[in-house]
Amino acid sequence: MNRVVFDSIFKRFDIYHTLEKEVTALLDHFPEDQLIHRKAGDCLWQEGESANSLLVLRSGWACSIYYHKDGSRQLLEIYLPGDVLGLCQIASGNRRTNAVMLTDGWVCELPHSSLLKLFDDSPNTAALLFAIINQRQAMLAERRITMTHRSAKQRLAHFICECHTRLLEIDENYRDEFLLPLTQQDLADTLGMSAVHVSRTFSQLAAEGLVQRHLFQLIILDATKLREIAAFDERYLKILWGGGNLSLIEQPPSIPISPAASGFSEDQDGRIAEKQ
Amino acid sequence: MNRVVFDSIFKRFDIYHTLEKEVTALLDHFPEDQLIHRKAGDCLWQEGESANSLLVLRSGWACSIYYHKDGSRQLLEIYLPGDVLGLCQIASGNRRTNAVMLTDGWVCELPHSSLLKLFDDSPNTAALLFAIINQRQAMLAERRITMTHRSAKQRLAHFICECHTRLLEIDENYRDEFLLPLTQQDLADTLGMSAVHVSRTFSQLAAEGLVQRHLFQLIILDATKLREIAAFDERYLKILWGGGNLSLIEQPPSIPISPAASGFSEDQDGRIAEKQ
DNA sequence: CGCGACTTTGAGTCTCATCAAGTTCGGTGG
DNA sequence: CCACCGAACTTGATGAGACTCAAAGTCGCG
Repeated sequence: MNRVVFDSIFKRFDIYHTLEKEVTALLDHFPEDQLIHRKAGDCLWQEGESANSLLVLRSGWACSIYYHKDGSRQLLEIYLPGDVLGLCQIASGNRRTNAVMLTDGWVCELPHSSLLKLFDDSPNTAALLFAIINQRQAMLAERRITMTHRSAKQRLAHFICECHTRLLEIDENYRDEFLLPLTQQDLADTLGMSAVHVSRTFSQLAAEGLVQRHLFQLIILDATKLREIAAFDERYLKILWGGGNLSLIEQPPSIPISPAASGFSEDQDGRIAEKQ
Repeated sequence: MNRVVFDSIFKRFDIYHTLEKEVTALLDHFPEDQLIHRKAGDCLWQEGESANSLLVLRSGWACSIYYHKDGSRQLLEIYLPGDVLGLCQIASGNRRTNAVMLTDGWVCELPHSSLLKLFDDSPNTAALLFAIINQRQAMLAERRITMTHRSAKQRLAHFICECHTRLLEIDENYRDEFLLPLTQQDLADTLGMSAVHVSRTFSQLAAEGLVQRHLFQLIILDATKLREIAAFDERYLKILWGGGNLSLIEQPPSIPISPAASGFSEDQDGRIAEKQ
């Protein structure tokens, strides 16, 4: 049952309950889908390939990478469990980047053709996808702002705050310690700095008692101060919905549904299998 | 008749012919819309405002701006005639940036509620909007790549190439000379460098016989070489369509209209950024 | 136990920001 | 018509942040 797919997509929305009925009603139209296991380093898609499905990352980390002609590379996006990958290629049908697993994990596919059914039957779903894309774009914009306007220390701090916040959104059990499955070279390629300087910057943050990193394990010692120096404002991470007039659906009677009522079972298992 | 609105949106698509019939059929559903004159410096929207319409820029330049707490600012996007502004706030209903006219110009509004009609009657239109957003995001990603990986000279060169290419797309009469209505401070805020360094960089480009700038008038002297040093690959500017299976419309009988009608051609060593 | 991947540390260098002073140019008011 | 003003731009000097190169240290794993 691909119930599970939708759960992982919609879980993170306040509006979950709003669309639930519609989504539920549509579920039976979809083909059975299966979870696929991927190992760290596995390729999810390659630049130039044609894109005919979305991927939902059920567990593990992944990223999209752009390779420069000179051999250097840039990590464009980091994907965490629950993220929907490939939204932007819905229309173009073409991958512009490579996507790679950073850890072991599970993904499942959602063919565009299935999506189409959703679109057709429920314009709201299209709107929902706009919302997700919107948030993605906000992240991209935020990173751009961060990268051009701020020092290396701020950039790294900001990135850590972002990961931390996103993880908490998925599972509030990630308190102030989590696995950050990126090498310093990966971080460098994400943040547009040299690996050497990432190392130095980590030392600096550690010296100030803000974070600590050992073997991909990251400990945040002083979240408040970290956010402060990063000028981190988590609002850009929120998926926004509703101010607009786009909703066909009558605004929900705002029934307070408990998190669990969504049928999502606190999925622990998948938690990042490391390697690397 | 807001025929004019759709023309300005769809003009730039190879797929124009594909959707034309549908769009035309729908036009009558829309309320009469009017062009609004805006002066340089006029505000189109402000951060925090609620968003309930799209704007189509009929003529003139505009930009979106993000203001930092410290008073500095960043120009996030530059809008040229024919661009659709505010797509990403369709779902969120909230403006995250400010938008300002850079020159005098005309805009017209398209309320989200009208859009909804389109969505409803024609899922293809939603897909089309995805395509536009996709391209926007590609631009954002490309700028990010450019800004973190390249020197000031390359960044400026790249930006000039981008503007030039976009202008040509609108009107091929822009040959190698056009008005670039941005002060050096604006350029600095766009490219993440200091105004002083923009000046120096222009001098450098001029010294190498690549471009010339005087009173906002920009002359490209050696487009080939400029693109070369900028590592500019215009493909990321193309609005892509079709590879996917999202199209409800029967694929057009493959009338050989333009190279890209099929969606994509041989995307090799691609540059291009992406967006998830 | 040793190899390889990752990280740390040091030294030298370069790009670009900042500060500051001077220049050009269009517009405005006398 | 001229003088002045301010915005935009140019040019020079100085310094900080970050890159590169290079070498040594750590750790997991076979």
